[in-house]
Amino acid sequence: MKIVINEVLPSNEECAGSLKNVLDALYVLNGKWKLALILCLVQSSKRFNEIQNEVAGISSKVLAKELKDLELNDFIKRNVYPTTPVSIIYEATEYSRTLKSVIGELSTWGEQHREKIKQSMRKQS
Amino acid sequence: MKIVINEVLPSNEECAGSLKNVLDALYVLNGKWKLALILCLVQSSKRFNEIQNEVAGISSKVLAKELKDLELNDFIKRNVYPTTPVSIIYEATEYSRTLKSVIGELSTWGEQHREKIKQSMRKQS
DNA sequence: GTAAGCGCTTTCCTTTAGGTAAGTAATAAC
DNA sequence: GTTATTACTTACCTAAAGGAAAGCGCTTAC
Repeated sequence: MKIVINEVLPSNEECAGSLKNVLDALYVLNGKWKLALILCLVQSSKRFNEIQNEVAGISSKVLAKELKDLELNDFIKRNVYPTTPVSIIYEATEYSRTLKSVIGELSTWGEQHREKIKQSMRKQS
Repeated sequence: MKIVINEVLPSNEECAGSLKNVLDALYVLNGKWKLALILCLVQSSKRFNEIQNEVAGISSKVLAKELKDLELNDFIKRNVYPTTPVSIIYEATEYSRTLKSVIGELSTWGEQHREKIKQSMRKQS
């Protein structure tokens, strides 16, 4: 027996289109930290150590690498101020602000998801 | 010289809150494939091989692993139909549909981002 | 002189993700 | 009996992510 579900594949291009978009977006935003770092800097410009304190759990090595990556992709800017000693302040670019809706939706969803997990833990106990 | 930026740390809880939300969301949605697979199945229920054909580049091993993971987290349901031979059809759950806005925003952004990359490639050549 | 802070870098290591290729049990078609 | 299909699993491997801890060049504070 053979079940044919999509003989003519309705709206397949549209489907493949958004699939590709999502894959492309995830390609630059991959990893555990990128979106969190962008959010952190969109809220206010910060120094290296301030970022590390705020984003709990990230190591200096990984932070340095991710900041370089984000700068290369035009999400943040590294400003060096000629104070003594120099102060280095990272700020979010205009382009990173185009991610605001993405981050907003992700934050809303993350909160709801945490609630859901808590409830399912209660049921099990 | 010392630069004091946030003496009293304004709205820091709110900031840390959404940061945590984003981190929590990324924790379940990590990896290259999860959101793409959810999108694929939200559009219509499919069989294993159909998914593998649609999501270009995923291997059967990784697909099997990701599907198990998504089922455990209640994003998809594995339906076994007693045809001969059995047909196994994966469908998106109601819960996975709560990700619709996230995926929508990500798709929109991904498309814009691809355009931006194209343009910056043109400038360089 | 000693200690501490800043913004990292370096080294070493473990974990995870992910890919390739082959295999398998069950069934059906030829 | 041979081949094909479905839905995987298994074994093996590489590359990348990520963590811990130490160090470093510079400067200021004590």
